[in-house]
Amino acid sequence: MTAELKENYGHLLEEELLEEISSIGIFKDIPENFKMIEIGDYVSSIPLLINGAIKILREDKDGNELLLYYLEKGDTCSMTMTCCLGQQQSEIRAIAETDTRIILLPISKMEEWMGKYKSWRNFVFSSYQNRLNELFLTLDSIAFYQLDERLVKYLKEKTRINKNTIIQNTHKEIAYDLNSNRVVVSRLLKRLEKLGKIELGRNHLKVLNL
DNA sequence: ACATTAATTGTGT
DNA sequence: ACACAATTAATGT
Repeated sequence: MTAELKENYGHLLEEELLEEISSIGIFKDIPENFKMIEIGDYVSSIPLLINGAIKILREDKDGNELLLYYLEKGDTCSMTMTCCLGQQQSEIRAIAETDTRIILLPISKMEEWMGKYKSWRNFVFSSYQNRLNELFLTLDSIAFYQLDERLVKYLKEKTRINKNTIIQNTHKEIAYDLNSNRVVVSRLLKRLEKLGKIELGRNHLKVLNL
């Protein structure tokens, strides 16, 4: 039994299940910015996050991206679970936000465990619950907030996820995540800088006090 | 070290 | 939204 498994899932899943996971699961290290799932892909295994973060994006018909939410350690991808069960194509794209370590589990086990382990059922359901809640937050953000507020939320979330106040992104990349365009983002960032909330640089920006 | 090129960022219309 | 200028980073010589 690996310590990293126990540390992240020990309080959620029972001992016996953890043993099974560690003997069956495949550990994988994913480099930053690696595209893990593309829209339309068929997914055949379920990832459990050990550490790092993954961003989940949706794309519209014109190819515009929109950031849905991040997965963090202790999370799993509920999209993957439905995809696997129904043999559906993925509706989302998943890209490693930071260097990330995961365990891959085969779908067959997923189903077996649903019957066998209560803690697994709970885990799956609460995972759905969590994703859904995150989605609602994002939905609210789009529906009820202006882009300037969304941008602030985005910057906050990003610094939290990366544990770093320096954001290594161009304005263009930020604009993609928010499904906006670069010029607007540049102007808003400039405004935040004048308010002393952030510091701008080329290819990066530093969050001071949001 | 310097020049060229490419990408990013700022701003006016 | 578009166009363009200014700035900076990357690359080659």
